Amino acid sequence: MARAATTKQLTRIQREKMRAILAAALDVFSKHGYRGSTLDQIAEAAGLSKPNLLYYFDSKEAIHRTLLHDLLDTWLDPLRHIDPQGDPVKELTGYVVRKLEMSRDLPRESRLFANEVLQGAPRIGEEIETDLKDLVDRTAALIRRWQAAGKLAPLDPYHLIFSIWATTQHYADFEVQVGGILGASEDRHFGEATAYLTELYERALKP
Amino acid sequence: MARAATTKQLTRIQREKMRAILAAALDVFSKHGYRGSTLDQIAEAAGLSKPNLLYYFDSKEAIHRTLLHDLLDTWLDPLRHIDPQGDPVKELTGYVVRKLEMSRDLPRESRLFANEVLQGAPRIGEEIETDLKDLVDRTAALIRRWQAAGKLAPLDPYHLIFSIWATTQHYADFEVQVGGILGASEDRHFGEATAYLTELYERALKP
DNA sequence: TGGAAAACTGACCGTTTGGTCAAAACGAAT
DNA sequence: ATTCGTTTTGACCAAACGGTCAGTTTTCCA
Repeated sequence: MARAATTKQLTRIQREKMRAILAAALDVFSKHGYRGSTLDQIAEAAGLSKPNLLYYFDSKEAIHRTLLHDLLDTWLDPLRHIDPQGDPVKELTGYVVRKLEMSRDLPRESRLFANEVLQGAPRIGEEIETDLKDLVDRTAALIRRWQAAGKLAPLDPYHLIFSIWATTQHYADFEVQVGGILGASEDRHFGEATAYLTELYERALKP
Repeated sequence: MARAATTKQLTRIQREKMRAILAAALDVFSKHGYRGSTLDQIAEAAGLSKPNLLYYFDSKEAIHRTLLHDLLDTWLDPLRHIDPQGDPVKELTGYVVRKLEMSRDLPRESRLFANEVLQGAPRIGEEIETDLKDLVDRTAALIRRWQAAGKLAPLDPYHLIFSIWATTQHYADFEVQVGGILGASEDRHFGEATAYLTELYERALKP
């Protein structure tokens, strides 16, 4: 049995197939949402039969859970790269740019999270209220210190972080709307968005 | 037959039941997404039997389509209320506040749209590329005029509009995440958000 | 108050879906 | 070549789903 691979060593085939399944599942889940995706779709995208897929994962939900869990780290990484020693405005606009790059390079991941949170985060709510909250609390404290030192405009740190998330992830999550209005090529959007958001936050954050 | 109520006059019962169905459907669809919602759920929430529900709407998709279509007007209304004669910064921050109020008062509507756009807007994509695009184009032109008159910082008008959408709708669409991090009562969030976003855009928009 | 239109219902149907299972095919080491 | 654990599969299942239909009940108004 390959399923309950909690502590066991994985075989080569298991590693390969599980990676293929998760890659396929990311594609399908991000496109259709959890409920809108079927095991048959995922199995076909992964090049496996449905029973074979269920040999590697116990259930549809297990695949989804694994995806979300594995992705959370990657997703929060840019937040950890803010340097307390750096220039506050530069650090924060740098964070904006990095988040924007993630929307460009990992739009499926963004939409997977967006879908989950929209539905009330039934499968990852707990990790949001622990891991994510801790990291945000620490970053907010850092921003407050910067503000106390007069190096940053006195804007609410939490809502500042929210607005950075919102503005950057918007380009992945609402891509069809952005594309429908701007019309032009996707690459162009991200270039413009980087210039706009950098300018926006520079103007607002300068003390 | 009540179904193809294109031009016909509706009876009292038809008006009442259709309204009840759409209200129930908004509740269910916004909570579980299109694919995650079932006719049984909607029927029960509306206090009707499933066949009775299908007496008023041809199909599940017809209900969803009607909801989205009816809502689009309400949703775009704040954009139409920007006054070309008013003070540019005041008009735009006023728009922000009104959009934020909509996130507070109509979160289900916000999530319904977010869900639809996330899935690629399969059922309302066309209206986005016509009605919505026209309105945004006109508003962008107005912003450009304001900027040419030196009354507004020279930020890309389209991305400015996107960022206002993103930051305001975030509080409805990602409510569980915001709540999970801020913890406190929902009312408080909106008060803080209004103060933060007003300040953010005032700082950024002043010429 | 009678009758026609409108509103409503239970029983039913074909399809899709997540998941199971016994058995077969495969692979690597002896 | 045999063995034993791993991997794969076709056939199958029960539940859930969107939707239909024939027939009953309710509503409205002449």
